[in-house]
Amino acid sequence: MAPRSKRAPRSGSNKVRIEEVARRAGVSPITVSRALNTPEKVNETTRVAVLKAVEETGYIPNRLAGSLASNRSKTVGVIVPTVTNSIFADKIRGLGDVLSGAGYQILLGQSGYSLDAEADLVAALLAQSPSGLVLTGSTHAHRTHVMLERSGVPVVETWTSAEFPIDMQVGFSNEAAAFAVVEHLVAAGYRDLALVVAPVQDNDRALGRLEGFRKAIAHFGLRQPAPEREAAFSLRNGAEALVNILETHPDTDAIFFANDILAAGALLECRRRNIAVPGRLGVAGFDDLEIAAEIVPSLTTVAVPRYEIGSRAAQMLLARLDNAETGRRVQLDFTIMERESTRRER
Amino acid sequence: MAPRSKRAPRSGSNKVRIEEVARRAGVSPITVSRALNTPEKVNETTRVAVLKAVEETGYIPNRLAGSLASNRSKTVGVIVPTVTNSIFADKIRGLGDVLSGAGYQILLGQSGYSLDAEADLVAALLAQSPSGLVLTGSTHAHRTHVMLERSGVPVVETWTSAEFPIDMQVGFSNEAAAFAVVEHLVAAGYRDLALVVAPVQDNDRALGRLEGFRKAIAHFGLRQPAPEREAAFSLRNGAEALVNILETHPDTDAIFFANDILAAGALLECRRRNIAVPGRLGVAGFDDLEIAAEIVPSLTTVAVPRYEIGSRAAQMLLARLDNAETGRRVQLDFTIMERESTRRER
DNA sequence: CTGTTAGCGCTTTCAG
DNA sequence: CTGAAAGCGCTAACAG
Repeated sequence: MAPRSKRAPRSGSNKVRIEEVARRAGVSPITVSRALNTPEKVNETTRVAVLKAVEETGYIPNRLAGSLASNRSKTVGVIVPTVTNSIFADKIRGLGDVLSGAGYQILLGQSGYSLDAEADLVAALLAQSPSGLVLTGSTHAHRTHVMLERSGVPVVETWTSAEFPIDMQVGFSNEAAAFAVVEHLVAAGYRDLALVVAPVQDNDRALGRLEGFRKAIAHFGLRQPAPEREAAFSLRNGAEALVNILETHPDTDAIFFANDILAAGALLECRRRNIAVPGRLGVAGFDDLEIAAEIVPSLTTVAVPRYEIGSRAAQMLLARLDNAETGRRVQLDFTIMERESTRRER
Repeated sequence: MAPRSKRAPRSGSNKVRIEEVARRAGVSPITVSRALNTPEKVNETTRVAVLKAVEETGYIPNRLAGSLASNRSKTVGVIVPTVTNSIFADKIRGLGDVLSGAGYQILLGQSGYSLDAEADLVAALLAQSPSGLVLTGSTHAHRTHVMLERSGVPVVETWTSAEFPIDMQVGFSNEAAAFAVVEHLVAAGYRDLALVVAPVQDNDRALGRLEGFRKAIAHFGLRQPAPEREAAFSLRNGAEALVNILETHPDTDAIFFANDILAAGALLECRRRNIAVPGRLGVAGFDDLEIAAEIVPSLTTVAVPRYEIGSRAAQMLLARLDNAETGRRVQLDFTIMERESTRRER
């Protein structure tokens, strides 16, 4: 009796394997592999025959097997706090556009602004042997650093300009941007400022903006301590923060919201309460979302390269995987967008 | 001379393999595997020893290898037109919350509203042997259908209520929702309606809304043909569509925008032009994004279960993978949110 | 340019 | 409850 495989055959797996394509094309499996992955290394006649067989059979290569064998996976892990925030959505679009052009897939993780959740995601993503990892921010749990170090996987941290990135970095200086906003408010004639920023706990982007704000307040000799509020990103929270600040600090003449959604919510509340912007109150935002240009009055804000952060991060990763020379820190520019909400008649 | 492996050793791969953990725990590799994947099948003493060894070594299982061997991958492919549209972002959040709780990762693809791009993504995702696929809409390229059929992978189509889903479906009736909006506008006293909808080409959600609108126009005997415009989702496009409609059809007394962002853009334009809403013009939106409740005047719209579409899709997939009984079509409810933008004094 | 052989790291099956 | 052997589908290395 012929020795039978110990392993039962897969239940009617109708999937085409490389061997079948090879048989059909009259070549060996490895030639099919080469025709698909490194076509320039295969004779044209052979290649055409293989592609024909692929077409006829509807063969879709099993990347799991290919990645395991080659130790290269064509996936990139991306961790964002949440896709619901459009600044991260734009980054993902930038990543996706560049990566899918190069045949890579995105493995997406949402950390919910929790470093612990981020660490779990890093472990889960590393388990898939990604070609690279794109993280948000430069603040991570200790075990995240350990795992990343150990894995040797290329890492890009985004949105920050921390001095010592784990590996690569694409971002801008949140601190400098916030400083510039205050500088603009001062130039527009505002003196009694307030700040509304995302919760800074474990959020270096928010923390950078807070610090830039504080430094500018000190630098320009403005009212101290300036009222500061933390609020998660929503229109409602912006409206509520505005009301709260005006109640506790009625002499406030301008508020810097470290996010356009918060600022827009405040502008809508100003309309409901007939608070004159920019006359009674100046309002500035952050991000330059579309609403900043469209809302009435239009919103002064900081334009940041959301999409580009994603596309550049992807490019750096691809360059690294290609063993090309890459810088480690890409510092992008921001631009103050002066609009009606701080255009005070003096 | 001892036979040497033909394959060169991996360049300093510092990754821990299951074998090392096994040695450390004094068991065989398969026992480590079981302790991790099916702990209930392992003696507690053994399990503790294994977990200790895992901890000490920092072992992260190679899922590529595991998936290849077990033919189960713990990833789910998700294809959306774009993450930039917050309705899809909410769906992804719903998917992510449920899937990551069950140990699954999301492989994300963005089709850019192109069926051809979608088909390419389906091929790329299938190559990763996902446990399931979550698609947007029920309109797909022919080859997409062929590939899905062939693969046997569970599929959930979302956002639609097409009669014959490929496999499973979670959505609502875009047509009925649009009909209900018109019904509301009629009840509020509006008669000369217009529609602004996303480009309907290859977009069954937009097409459904268009059809619901047309049916309602006919049903209620309103002005025909009602002006219809296509506009991609943005505030600016909403403002421009408004202006265009009022120029060509000045007698229009209400506009239904099949998306809140378009509607909000129009409301902002109305403010700039001093067009009284709801007096001179009624405005209705679709989706019930946060801005609908916050904008002035607040926006009448349709609340749709964005997050739930994602979470339910994930649950259906998990149930199927668990061989549990599942329905094939989940039809969720929508709710008309009556707000100021259509509250006409009569 | 093409084929042979071995093996990626894990889990399946079957035996104890 | 635990282990031995085999093999998932593909590609690296080497030989021709």
